[in-house]
Amino acid sequence: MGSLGDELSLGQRRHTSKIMNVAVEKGCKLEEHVKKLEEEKRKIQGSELELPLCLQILNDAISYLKKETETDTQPLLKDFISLSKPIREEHDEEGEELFKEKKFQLWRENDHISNARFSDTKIKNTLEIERDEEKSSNSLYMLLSPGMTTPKGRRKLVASSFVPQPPPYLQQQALRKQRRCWTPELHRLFVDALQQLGGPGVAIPKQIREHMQEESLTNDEVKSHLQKYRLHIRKSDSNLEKQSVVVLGFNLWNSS
DNA sequence: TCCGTAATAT
DNA sequence: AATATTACGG
Repeated sequence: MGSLGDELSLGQRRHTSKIMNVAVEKGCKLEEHVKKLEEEKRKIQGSELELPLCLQILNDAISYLKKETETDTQPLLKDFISLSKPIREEHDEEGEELFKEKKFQLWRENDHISNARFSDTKIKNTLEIERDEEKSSNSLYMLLSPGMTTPKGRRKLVASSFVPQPPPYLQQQALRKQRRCWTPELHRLFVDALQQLGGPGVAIPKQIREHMQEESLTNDEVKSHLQKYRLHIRKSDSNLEKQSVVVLGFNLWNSS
């Protein structure tokens, strides 16, 4: 596959992700987004040949955000987002449009209300479906500009109307799960569960979660916490070992 | 599907 | 640097 992705250098990717971070930094107003992006654009201005994709992404993002700024988006959005429409499970053409609308709405919400949790399970499902879709194709396709086909060649990524649509990589950012905060209390429950279940080496995420009785907690979160916890244990173990080796060496030397 | 681990992101 | 999330393979 001689796709664009294959030719994208590591450096370029780094720069791209930096741009994306700048673009979606939380709590910023649209105007500030634009400013930041334009500043970023200035930085790479001299290296257009090496960073053509970056430039393209920047231009896309800037023009999108500018559109957002200059349009009074309220009435447009009201038409664009229809909460009353049912969400379909099938991935037919119309269904996909609905998913896009949902996601767009989330993206906006996230922009305005930072750290808002997605409580609506329908929305959650929608996100998961979307995520699965993305997972199944080359993740780079999200960086491609409108009009380019996906690796699967399934559909073209063209905004269906003049209504501003967030660039795909901004959508992706909004999708990221909110960070789980492990409060001391939560951690205590976790440790208790571990002990009941036979220690950190034996206990299994699902059982731990069930034992903790914390609905809201997911298997993945427990799994992740467990991984970290096991690492801590290994580290302190190896430290103890080192210490005892030192002591042993000292005793040996002392006795001779 | 679930788990463990590695790679990434914050 | 620590800690959380995501990707990936078994």
